[in-house]
Amino acid sequence: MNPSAETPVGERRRGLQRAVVDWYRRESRELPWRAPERTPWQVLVSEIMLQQTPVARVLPVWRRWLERWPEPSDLADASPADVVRAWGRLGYPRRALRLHAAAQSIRDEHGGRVPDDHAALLALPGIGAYTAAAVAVFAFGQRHTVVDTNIRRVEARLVSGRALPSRSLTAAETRLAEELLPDDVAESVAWNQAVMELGALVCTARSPRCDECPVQDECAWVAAGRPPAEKTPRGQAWKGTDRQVRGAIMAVLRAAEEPVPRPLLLADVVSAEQLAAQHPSPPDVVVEHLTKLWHLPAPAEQRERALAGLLADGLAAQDDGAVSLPA
DNA sequence: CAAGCGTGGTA
DNA sequence: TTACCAAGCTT
Repeated sequence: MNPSAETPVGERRRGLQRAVVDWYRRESRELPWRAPERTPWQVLVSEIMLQQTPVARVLPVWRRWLERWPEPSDLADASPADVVRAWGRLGYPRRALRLHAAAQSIRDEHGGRVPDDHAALLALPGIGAYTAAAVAVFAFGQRHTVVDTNIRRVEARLVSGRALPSRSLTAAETRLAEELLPDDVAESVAWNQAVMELGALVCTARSPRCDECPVQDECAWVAAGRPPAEKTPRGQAWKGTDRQVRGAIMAVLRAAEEPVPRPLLLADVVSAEQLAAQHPSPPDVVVEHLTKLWHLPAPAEQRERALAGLLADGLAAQDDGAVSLPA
């Protein structure tokens, strides 16, 4: 390769790569799933837990999870109820069920080892484009284009000069990420990790710390005077939604050692007292969560719908009029 | 492609 | 306090 043949674009690209990777070596967090002795299973578990969930909340659950189920086959042999309870309050508990199903697939179809093939990873339940690439890159050191929310935001600002990426992943974004990815395998791994960390620590969504950014002089968004986002992203609804009711029901089921009579789950604050008198009094922990559920301003129809959804998703099971976590 | 899916910290 | 946001996936 003749250096004089290097294009200006290629030179800039390599300058960005060096600056961001050097920054990563100085400033990155020491996270257990990045330790040299990490296993692919540990990486996979971390990636599932980190979907839409902050690092600080994942750390303690991740440690206990892998202490209890150190290999995929260990998790595969567990019951869904134990899995959902161990998931605790990480949120999106369907992720726990999918991780459980993925572990069973790994045990039954991959000899108990996390597959290192991108397509095989993608075929596992709960693993999409991002997670398949992340495991292939961070666990197996392969060269793939990783596109997560951090990388999208960094590249939107750095190259496109926009404050925030579009609502959904576009083909142009994927193409840009592919173009920026170093050709060398080891460098591509470092780049993926470094850009993601830059987005998490410096190039954050709300209050970016551009004064600490290693490529602020190269940033198109900074050069443009940091213009605000065109369309303010729509926040996720919560109050009054089925999700809120589902969450409250799941809290009851996680706390309950015994199946909970369906009428108790579906009761509201008005009818709860007389209904409770007809049933054996549950433990205080359960009552605490039941009380929160009863006090939700949710009509009976919505409570029914929320429970039906949980049953359909396999997050709850019903037997003889009583509801519990799936055995 | 947009909607739906949990939870808790932070501005 | 309300609203946004956090290493997405599935339908």
